[in-house]
Amino acid sequence: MTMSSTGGRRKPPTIHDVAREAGVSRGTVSRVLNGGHYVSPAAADAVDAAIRKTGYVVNRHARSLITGRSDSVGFLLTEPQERFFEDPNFNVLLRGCTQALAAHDIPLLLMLAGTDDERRRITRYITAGHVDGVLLVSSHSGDPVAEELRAAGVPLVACGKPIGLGSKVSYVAADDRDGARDMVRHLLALGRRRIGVVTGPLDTPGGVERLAGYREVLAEAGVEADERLVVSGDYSRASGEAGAERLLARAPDMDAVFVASDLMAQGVLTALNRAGRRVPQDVAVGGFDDSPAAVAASPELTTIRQPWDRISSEMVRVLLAQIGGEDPAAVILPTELVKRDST
Amino acid sequence: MTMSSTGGRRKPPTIHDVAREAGVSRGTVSRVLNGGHYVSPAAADAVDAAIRKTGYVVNRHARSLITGRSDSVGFLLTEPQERFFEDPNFNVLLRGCTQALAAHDIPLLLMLAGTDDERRRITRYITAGHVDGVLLVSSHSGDPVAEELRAAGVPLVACGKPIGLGSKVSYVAADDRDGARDMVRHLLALGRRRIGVVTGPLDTPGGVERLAGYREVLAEAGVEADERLVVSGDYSRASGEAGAERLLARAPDMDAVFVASDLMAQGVLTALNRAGRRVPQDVAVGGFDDSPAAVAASPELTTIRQPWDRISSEMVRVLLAQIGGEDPAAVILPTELVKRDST
DNA sequence: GCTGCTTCTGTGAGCGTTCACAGTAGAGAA
DNA sequence: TTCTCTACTGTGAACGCTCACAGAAGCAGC
Repeated sequence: MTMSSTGGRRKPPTIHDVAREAGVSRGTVSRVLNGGHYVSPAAADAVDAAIRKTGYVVNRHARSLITGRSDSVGFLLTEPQERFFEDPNFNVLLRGCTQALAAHDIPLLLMLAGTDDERRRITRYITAGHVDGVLLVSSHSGDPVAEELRAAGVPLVACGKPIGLGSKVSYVAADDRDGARDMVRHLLALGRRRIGVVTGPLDTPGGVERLAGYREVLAEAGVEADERLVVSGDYSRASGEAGAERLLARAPDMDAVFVASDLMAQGVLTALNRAGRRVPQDVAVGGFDDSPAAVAASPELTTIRQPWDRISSEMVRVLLAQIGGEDPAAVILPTELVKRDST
Repeated sequence: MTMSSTGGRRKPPTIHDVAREAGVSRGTVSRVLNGGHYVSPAAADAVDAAIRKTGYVVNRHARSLITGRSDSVGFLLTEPQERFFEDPNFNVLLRGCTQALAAHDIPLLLMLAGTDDERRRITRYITAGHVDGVLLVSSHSGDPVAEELRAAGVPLVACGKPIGLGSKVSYVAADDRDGARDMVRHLLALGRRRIGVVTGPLDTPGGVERLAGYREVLAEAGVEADERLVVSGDYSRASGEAGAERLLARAPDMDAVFVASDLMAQGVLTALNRAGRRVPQDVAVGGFDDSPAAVAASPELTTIRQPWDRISSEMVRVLLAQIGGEDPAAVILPTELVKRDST
């Protein structure tokens, strides 16, 4: 009875068993397993059959021991935990990376390092060689982990350009400035002229670039810049709410807001609603990300789509290339305006 | 210049280097590493010092090769991907499990198996022994993975009682029935008598139990049962919205709804709002989960808190015990009524 | 003295794989 | 024939660790 918890697990077949079954040597089986070069068709067939018959699966520990590679990559999140819970973007990215890696049969180790203590532990773990490379997800730039890993020579790809590390670290990012430009142009096209902005944190590339795009387009259109229309947030819903309140107090005639994230835009909607402003009639609201938060909001948000599926697949591609010995690379992907009900 | 991408990774120290440095044998170093029994204080100190000096970290592949254990566990999600994106509960659970495992220095491998194809691959991967055990997260019962893993003898802990597998599989769950009872009692205490319910899928234990709790309390209170007040959903936001519309059509005098998940409750709010019903004045709405969706909703949801932090830590505890050879176990945890603005 | 026991230490073997190398067979060219 | 080249195959030696075992040293009791 109680055996059911432990029973059923007998010794798995080894490469030896397969070799014996196929009537060839270990070496030949190994060659079949690793691409099949320099193997006669007859031998290859025999090995394939033997593998099927024995149910053989390669022991990754033994393989890793000799190759020095772990055939797994880490997905490292250095955000404090509440951001991970709150922001649906992480979910999408995680899912995308998992799938892209699955195509290469590479498992993903999720690593969360919210506190300094955890960060130390994880860094040690990674530099000990337990993963072949790291997908780094963190929006802030002061992050010491990226620099430590880079210095240790660990292949690394960041999501979003890490400020201050120059070209030594690979990254994949959406074209933040261009996306912001599209949104502000869209708001102008609707006839809005008093366009506010709730920026992201200005120590993040996304925060800086999206604000720059906003300013550029207004200047190009000859619309008077008004610093009362600029407030900054930290990508959280609460900061969006607070930002909108400040904007309304400072510029009651505001007829549109460009918000640097969908989550903040949700907060903006809450604040506008409370102030009795109708969206989009009185104030048009444009978000950024096209995260699940965009359709969860009411009204559904007009936003800038970040191509998360491509971002994740590119991150994986660049990381694997780097593990394979290539140099770091930067990839910038285009964004797209998605019109919904808030503008 | 381009060396910077590959350089910096020299051969890590082995147990041999430590032994030489400490002036002892491999065996002694290994003993220190694994608990330090039968080692003289002097030798232990020398080894500790040598480990610090050389920066030695044990090579897990080599260790796993001989012990046959991987010292890692899998977090397996067999939901279709949209549910993973949408439902914040998964996030919370994932985070909790990661942290609980981190305390044991055990990394977590995230495995997503939304399609049949992925399911096959992952099952093969797991049964090949690449993880020591699996934390299984999936709400539906028809799930073949649980049964396959159980049959293969893989230590397994499910989140929520798996229907149809009896006592052979460990699980950790919140007390769904009791939580539902609390919520319905709360609605009754507010003077509501025409209380509707949007259930979860009735092939999930949560769906069944929460509905049962609802029925029990109404019966106990002598409130007339009315099947027009009962509709079922699938835990998605959209199904909550559709459910509320059906309820309003069939029982326009409804003055409260108990919704079996916060996410569905968000949909219910949307539908009520569109129908011009004020919440909570006209219709009180009670959710379930106390997920981030509860505070994201407006008005913020009164709900039943599932103790996610305890659920995840218990799942990890039970799994590790089972890996250590103990028998499967079931853990039921209490819930708690959280009052907010929707009732 | 010898025997037995406990505590500690070193050594050889082996986990399952890949890699480098040596070697075989057959074809084609001189 | 002999030599060279290509296509393929087998074998021993690692990889870094743990485990089982054999021994050494110290101490007690006879």
